[in-house]
Amino acid sequence: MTGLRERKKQQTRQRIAEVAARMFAERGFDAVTVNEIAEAADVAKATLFSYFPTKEALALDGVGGDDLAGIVARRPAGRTPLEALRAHYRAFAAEQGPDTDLDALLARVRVIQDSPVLRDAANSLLYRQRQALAQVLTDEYGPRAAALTAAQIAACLTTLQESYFGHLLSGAGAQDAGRALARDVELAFDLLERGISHLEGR
Amino acid sequence: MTGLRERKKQQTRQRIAEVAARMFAERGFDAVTVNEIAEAADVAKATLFSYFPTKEALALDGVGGDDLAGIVARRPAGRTPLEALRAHYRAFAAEQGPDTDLDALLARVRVIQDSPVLRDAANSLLYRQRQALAQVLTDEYGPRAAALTAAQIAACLTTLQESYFGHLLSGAGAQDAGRALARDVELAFDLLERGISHLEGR
DNA sequence: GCGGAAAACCATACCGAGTTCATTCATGAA
DNA sequence: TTCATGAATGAACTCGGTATGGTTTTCCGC
Repeated sequence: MTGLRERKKQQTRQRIAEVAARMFAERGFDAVTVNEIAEAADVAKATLFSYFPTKEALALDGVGGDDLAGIVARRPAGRTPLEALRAHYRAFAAEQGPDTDLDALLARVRVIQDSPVLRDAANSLLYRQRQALAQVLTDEYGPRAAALTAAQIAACLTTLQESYFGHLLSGAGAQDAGRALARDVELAFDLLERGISHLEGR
Repeated sequence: MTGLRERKKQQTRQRIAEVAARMFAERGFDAVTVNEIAEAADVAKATLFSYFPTKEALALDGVGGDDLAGIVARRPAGRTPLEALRAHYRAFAAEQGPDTDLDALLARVRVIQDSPVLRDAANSLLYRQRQALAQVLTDEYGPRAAALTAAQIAACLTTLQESYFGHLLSGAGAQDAGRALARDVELAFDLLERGISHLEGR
């Protein structure tokens, strides 16, 4: 089924994405024009846009984010949604050792954070996740509380991510950042579970 | 001090904003080009852009949002940040009667919600508020918890706003929407204060 | 009032992102 | 080998936004 045609398409797509990623990392998102990318990847501009709907999509290619709604929906019986999420992120924080291509990931994160357009776009992705999560939580808590808790959870996770990447970008080692993340995960879920009064000792 | 020059500037600016608002309300943000606006307002495109940095700014002119950080910073002594915010929004919900030009406001909200670009831009405004709030809360809770709680609070308030305008846009009367908002405000702040476990009855 | 500086404004050309479309060309199936 | 398909092209186009250089209007010191 995977003929030459398919493979070539894959290759072209990947070549464009790689060239773009490199150029963005070197010069920043805004300083690179799609014309240049197309030229460097040796395709026509129209071809580039047949693979990626926008310049943003090119920079965000493969940026997925976690499937919050899925984690909650597929949780083991007897667990609250929050317990399932806490377990997931606890595990994630624990497995942060000498990682895969951390450099490439960081370069990409830096590119995104440095460009308002991309920051907003990434935000927009999160928005859809939040809605999906709210949908799942509706069974549990009703629509009003579900919308509110989904928003709270999404906000906390974004904050965790920001803080984690912030550590890494400011030169902290992967282990240090991992440890800080582990602490923050617990704090975040304690807050979500018990509320802000938890902080005020009463 | 308010010479002719100033007045004319004001006039021009306002004329542009009004023309734009009308056109956006009639045809939607994306379906109106800045050239059309400039033409209709009888100014050159360059003039338009000397008053408003971007097309977005034109649509969001005057959209401020609340000053969360200020509310917390200026709270009466002996109150927790959350109590201050709850009081503020409780008051806001209560004062929703037969309002000013609700129609104009709603038209604008509709325009914003209908356009992804504007939605993201509005989101971006909130982002800065969240940071300011986190700054203020740092004194109280330390930086890590402050970032998390600020994110939670901002998320809840956004959700309240969405839900409120959602009611209004789907034809609910101002009083009904106000009552629903009042209920949701209490729910939101209960959640923030006592956490999600509050919902699970334990 | 008068003359010149400053500021508002204008027309126009330009740039980059993104779209459209007629055309070319490689592929894979008959 | 032929032929339909669809990937790729290139060029022209729209629209948001910027830059430039020139023209009018307002201001202010004389």
